[in-house]
Amino acid sequence: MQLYKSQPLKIHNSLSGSKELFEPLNEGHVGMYVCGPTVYSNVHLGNCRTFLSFDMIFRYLRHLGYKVRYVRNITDAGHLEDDADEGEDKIAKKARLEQIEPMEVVQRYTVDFHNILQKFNILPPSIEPTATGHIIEQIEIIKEILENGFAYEANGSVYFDVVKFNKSHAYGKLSGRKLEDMIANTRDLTAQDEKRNPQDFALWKRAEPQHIMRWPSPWGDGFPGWHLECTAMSTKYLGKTFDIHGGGMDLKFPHHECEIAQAEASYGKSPVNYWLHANMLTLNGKKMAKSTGNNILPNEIFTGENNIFSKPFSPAVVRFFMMQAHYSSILDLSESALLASEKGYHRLMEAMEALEWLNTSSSSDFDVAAWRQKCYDAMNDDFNTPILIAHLFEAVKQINLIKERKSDITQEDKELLQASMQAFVYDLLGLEGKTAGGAADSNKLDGVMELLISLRNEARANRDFATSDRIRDQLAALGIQLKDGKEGTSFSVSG
RNA sequence: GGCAUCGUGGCCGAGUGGCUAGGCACAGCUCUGCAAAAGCUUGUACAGCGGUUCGAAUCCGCUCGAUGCCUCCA
Repeated sequence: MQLYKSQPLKIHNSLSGSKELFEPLNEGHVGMYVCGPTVYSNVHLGNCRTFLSFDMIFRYLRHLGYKVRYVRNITDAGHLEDDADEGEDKIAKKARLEQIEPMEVVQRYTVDFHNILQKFNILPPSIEPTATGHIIEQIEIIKEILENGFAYEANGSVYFDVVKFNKSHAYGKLSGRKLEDMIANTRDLTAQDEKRNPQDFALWKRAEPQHIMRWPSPWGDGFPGWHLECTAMSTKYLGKTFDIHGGGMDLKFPHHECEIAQAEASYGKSPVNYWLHANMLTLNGKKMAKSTGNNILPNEIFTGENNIFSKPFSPAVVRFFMMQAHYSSILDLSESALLASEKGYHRLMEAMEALEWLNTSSSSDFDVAAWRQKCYDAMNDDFNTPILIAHLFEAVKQINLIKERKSDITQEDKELLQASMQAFVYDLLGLEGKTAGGAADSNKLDGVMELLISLRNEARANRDFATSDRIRDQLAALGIQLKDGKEGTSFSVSG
């Protein structure tokens, strides 16, 4: 039996504002679309949090036994610097500044994006479509919206008529906005542009003669509006209505609102059953922004080459740190918070290793089955990874007690505990074990360490503490820590 | 200015009407040649004010503060 049949999952739907039982359109299958990055610069850490959150969600859905089609796009055209008429495409701008082809910009930062995500152990999506690869699909949607009367052409550009749409549909239902309020609060009154209303957004933009990124269309050469690609690609690969749409909180308005409007205006159906929004990451209590210097790139954390933290942190530690907060809460990144997570992460990983060597008894002091269900309950409650991790540490405590022979576990329970811990820690949270080095090297290290540990223990038996402490201290200086326990001495390598 | 979210013990961070979150730090103890590691024990916190209630961190109102969006942003 599939796990999802016995583990009812509730998720917070941004559209309704409440937790709902998750029921996919087609039993056993889930279609999920997540807005990917615009590849005009290095992916920054806040982006990573969103993709990390949805990676965890993807992993859990798969774990529950769903066949998941996970689509995450790459925006490589159409994303404008601002909404004004002279707004420049972000990628075209970067290309102009660096005097390279736009596709060189796209390639460079797509590679960077994949690179970083791989370091975080983020699984690749099922399909990763690009905006430029779906120009035809986007043009087709514009035609439909025009035919349905919810868009108008002006000087070779096509705009979505928000005001007209709002007369028969609810524009703003996702973000809780009212069009009247938005019109009343329009700041920029100077807009003497092609748009009938400031709230209208571009479906197709005319390309100026100097614009390099251009495609032919029924309205002349141009390029698609940013919001349109997601509608085109989600429809193509997941259908007109699909299960889950995710993205960062900042995309809720206007981007996701526009997606709903486009879908409803072209084929008359609300496109998404469950909207999920991952919350922002702040740095030292403030929004991350390049302009203020309150910003850090993932690689700068991994290498330690930055002015914000005193030491490097591994991708796994950063991932663990993020999993300790709920995806829908704002999370603040700081040195002390990372240090705390790093210690906790190591404790968890050492328990994972200790678990393999645990002695078993004829009885158990730990109700593994009940514990396991509590872990599932946490995940089933809108992917509550902080609670899951709290439960994992309960298991850590038990493992250490059993290791110390202060508690017992049966072989059967041990196997269940091992399987569960591996599923939660590695498969769901996506944390990696410590087998980073090559197997051959690690075998050699084990041999050397065995020798040093036995030499030290001989010295200790002879009360030659000068020698034994020399071994211990010099190993410590190399980053290898010795741990004396009831079962003898073990070691761990910090990295 | 508008909309939204939030304000939890030294720090991070769950919890949403009555019962222990968890991690890190700190302290005591056990273990140890001494340490480290590991274990055990200890912390009654919920921005402020008022209200509803037998009972509120949890519901309502106000005040203060923070963050996000409203213009490109995950």
